[in-house]
Amino acid sequence: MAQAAPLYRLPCGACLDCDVRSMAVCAALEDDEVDALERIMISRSLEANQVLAEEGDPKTYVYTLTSGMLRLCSSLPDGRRQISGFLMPGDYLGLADDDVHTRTSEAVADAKLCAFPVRDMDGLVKVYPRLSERLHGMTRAALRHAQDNQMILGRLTPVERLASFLLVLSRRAREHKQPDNPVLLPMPRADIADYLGLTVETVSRSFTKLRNDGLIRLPDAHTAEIVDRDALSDLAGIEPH
Amino acid sequence: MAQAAPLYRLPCGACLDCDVRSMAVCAALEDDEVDALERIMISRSLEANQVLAEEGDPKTYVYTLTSGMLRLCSSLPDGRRQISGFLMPGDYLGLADDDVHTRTSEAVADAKLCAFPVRDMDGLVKVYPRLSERLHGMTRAALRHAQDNQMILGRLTPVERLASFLLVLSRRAREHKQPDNPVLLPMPRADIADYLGLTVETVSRSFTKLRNDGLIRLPDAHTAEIVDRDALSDLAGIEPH
DNA sequence: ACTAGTCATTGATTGCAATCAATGCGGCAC
DNA sequence: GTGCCGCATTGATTGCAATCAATGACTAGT
Repeated sequence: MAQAAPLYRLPCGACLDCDVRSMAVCAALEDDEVDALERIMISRSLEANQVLAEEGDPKTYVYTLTSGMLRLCSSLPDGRRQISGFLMPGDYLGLADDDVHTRTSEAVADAKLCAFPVRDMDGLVKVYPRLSERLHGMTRAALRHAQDNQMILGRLTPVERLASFLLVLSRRAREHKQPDNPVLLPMPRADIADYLGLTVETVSRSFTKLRNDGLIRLPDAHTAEIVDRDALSDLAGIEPH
Repeated sequence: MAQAAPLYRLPCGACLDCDVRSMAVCAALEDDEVDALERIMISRSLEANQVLAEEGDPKTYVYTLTSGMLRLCSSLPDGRRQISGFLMPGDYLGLADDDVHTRTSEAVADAKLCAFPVRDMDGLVKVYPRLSERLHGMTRAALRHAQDNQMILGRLTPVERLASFLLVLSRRAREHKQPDNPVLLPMPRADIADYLGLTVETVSRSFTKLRNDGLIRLPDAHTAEIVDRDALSDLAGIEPH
């Protein structure tokens, strides 16, 4: 994996008309306050498959993803891998971690992020309680999400897992003000497999099953058009939060 | 399931020599501050299998468990159940929830808890920032725990899941200042199964496997003595946080 | 003491997803 | 254009955990 790209600064005032401002931590601050965030912010970009932080690395930065997609994953000594989540623009990296990163973070596709030195961020959090509240709220949401995944991994069949995955992606796209249909799948099948606790082959067969049953269409491998959302929801069994 | 037991108040000053004070939220407050917590606190007790809160109930109270054990679970329409976690004395109930409980909470064994009205708690949190920080820290820990479970559920074999389960219980007992060996298993096999995404039969067979391989002893169904902790750790593959 | 009921274990069988293997489908270098 | 490589799909087979079924240990009720 390539090393991190060199850091550079964005011109001042950029946060004010940022695409993800309303979804990200920054939403906790008023127009005249984001300036404080922007002052400690450093822009970064990643190429596809570039590693941002390794499991066990000290947490010196926290990040807001502004474009592209990241995966959070960890691996067993024998190579088995589990992806604990995908980050979409507006999402925050570092919610679960105290002083070290507990998961490896890699770019699924070319990505841009805002990096905040944790020391500076800790300082800001004390000045702006709303920032702290927002981070806490985002952590709670991430916890609910992770608990939902426990049900998905522990009790759902492969097709059910895929159905719930597609619905969650669709819903999150909507929350992130993107079209919720068709669902974009920037990640390869292997990532979906490692997220859903399956093999690539089973993921592929599950896609085919959903397509043959008329619940989705697959114009190409990275696009899933939801045809019958209700049937898909029935399959998934649980309402995504 | 029986209804909640009647509420009653503990005499003043009880928090000061509480068994779980050092593990619970309360640890964030000094001796002269816990008083504020105690003033809004209501003691409750639950019998085994009694329901504390149902999935979807409004979150009017948050709780600290002081004795016994709770399970947090959710169920699919067809009855499949997933337990997202077990609460031990000192643990906090309500970390993941905003205004409604997202999981059902039930007593595994007779339990005692401190109940705090959320409105009052929200007020205290504003007065004592350390309380808020502690809650946020506990939420982050819960998130790491839930993400570890994703790996367990998605990628580990049944014996590996059980090994990691026993190690986590052992470690948490130690953290809660209880002996870390033998491991006490107050919950029935069905709960372990629904936590690990297995069937009771497979859980039972996995116990037998670990016993026959000499990694544990089973004096009785609710006690597992760890004989070879290293081998167990190797099996589990991941270090519990 | 006897019965009924719950829970854990063990055995026999089945079924589904993992594994193994082959093919297809672009994209890219040259 | 050709060949190569990564990725997705499909097919054949295997193996493991779920399912089905029976038994045993223990508790509570009468």
